[in-house]
Amino acid sequence: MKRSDLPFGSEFSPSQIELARVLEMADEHGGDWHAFEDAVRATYFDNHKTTEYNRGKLANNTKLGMIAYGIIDREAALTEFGQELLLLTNDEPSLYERFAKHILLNLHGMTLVRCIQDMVAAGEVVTLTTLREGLAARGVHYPSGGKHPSMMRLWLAKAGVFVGSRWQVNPHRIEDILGLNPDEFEALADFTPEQRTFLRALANTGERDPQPANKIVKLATATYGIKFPEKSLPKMVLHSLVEAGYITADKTTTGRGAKPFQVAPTDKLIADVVEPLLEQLKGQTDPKLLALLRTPLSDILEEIKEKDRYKAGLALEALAFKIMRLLDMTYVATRLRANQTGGAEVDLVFESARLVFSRWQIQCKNTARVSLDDVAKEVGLTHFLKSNVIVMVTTGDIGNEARRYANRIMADSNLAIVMLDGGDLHNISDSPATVIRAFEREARHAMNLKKLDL
DNA sequence: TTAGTCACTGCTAGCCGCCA
DNA sequence: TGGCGGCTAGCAGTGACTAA
Repeated sequence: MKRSDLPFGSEFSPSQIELARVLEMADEHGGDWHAFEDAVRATYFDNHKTTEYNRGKLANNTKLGMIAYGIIDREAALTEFGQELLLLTNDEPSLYERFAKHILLNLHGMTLVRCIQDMVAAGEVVTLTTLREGLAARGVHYPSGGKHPSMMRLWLAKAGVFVGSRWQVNPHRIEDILGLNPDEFEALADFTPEQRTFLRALANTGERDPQPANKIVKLATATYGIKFPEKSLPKMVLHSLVEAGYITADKTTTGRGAKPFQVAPTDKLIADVVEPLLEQLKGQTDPKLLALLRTPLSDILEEIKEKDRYKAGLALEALAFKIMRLLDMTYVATRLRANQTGGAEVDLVFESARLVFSRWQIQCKNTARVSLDDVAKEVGLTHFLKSNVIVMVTTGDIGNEARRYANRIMADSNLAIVMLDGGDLHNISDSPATVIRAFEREARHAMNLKKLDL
């Protein structure tokens, strides 16, 4: 029998015991697990109308739950993490928040949350039974009929990660708890907003080779809405970043030449910014996909041509990630994976809360042509997913019928549909910052279609 | 061999949403 | 508003494993 990957939580539920109280009991009786179990039994289970044996068993299960959640050891002594929680017993919100962070990062909590979000995005009903299948597909096992996810959800709900109906996730609360806002990277804290966004835009390109500084500026301006000094970029932005060891910047002309500096990320930028960005995806995606995200876009485009459908499908998913990361969008869920479509297409959902909230559906297709049906299917999903933007990406061409249909939808509704074909992908691969040009072209096209008759 | 421990499995009361 | 059915989670049963 395979052991559960999710922690055992029977009788370790917030509706049965109080976390602060059991922490104090462990502090008092730690090292003598019999005394600890007696204390738990006397406090929570002695009034149960059952046998003495079962009362003891309930207390025993509470202890096992605390061990599984990494709070105490086999002797019921507080672990290092348990000690940390003990210091927070007078501040319940902080106590639950710290516990939730531990569950999310160390006990497959993020996998559970992402699995639920993916299932909701795919229109599946979330129950303990369907969840078991969903988690199994992500390599996380728990026994059939098991309530492990329920206990985990109850603790996460104490920190606000789950709200309202049972399986409703609050993604913004997760950001708060995990500190996922890249603005808060310690490494970037001392820089000006211009310097910070320049570094992030450069990091988002994923390129190690030198790129023209003006293209990174354009990407940063479009992505973050920050204005850069026109005449003094080196003085106001680049020199400080070079001094801090985050970029190299080479002048390409002598004298008073007007060509832009060639900038490239250093190992320090990769370690302090790029890797933490990828770390955020750990536990949410296939580890092989994470490895692909560390490679240049050109390699991913090559991988898509692989005969192995699994590899090609994974590369297709990586392509969607790469493009949306260029625009610093936040990954929400994968609605349709490549392994469900024989590597032919993937369907992901991203969000952004910059200035106004927007939700983007991105479909990547590894087929010769995007058809009207492909676009129609995505348009149909926007109502269900409450998204504002559809991004259709193909390694082939966009069909004329598909174009005409998208134009009609954009003219008649508030939806924006962005189409990127194989040629665009080639250009983006050569110079990642040119992604902005492709999106600007599509935005102007949409603006023309949506002209008001005033 | 046996008692103790661990962790999965089964049963069921009660909650909640849906529908007539 | 009440009946019904599905789902959750508390409680208990049980078998596997381990150490004495």
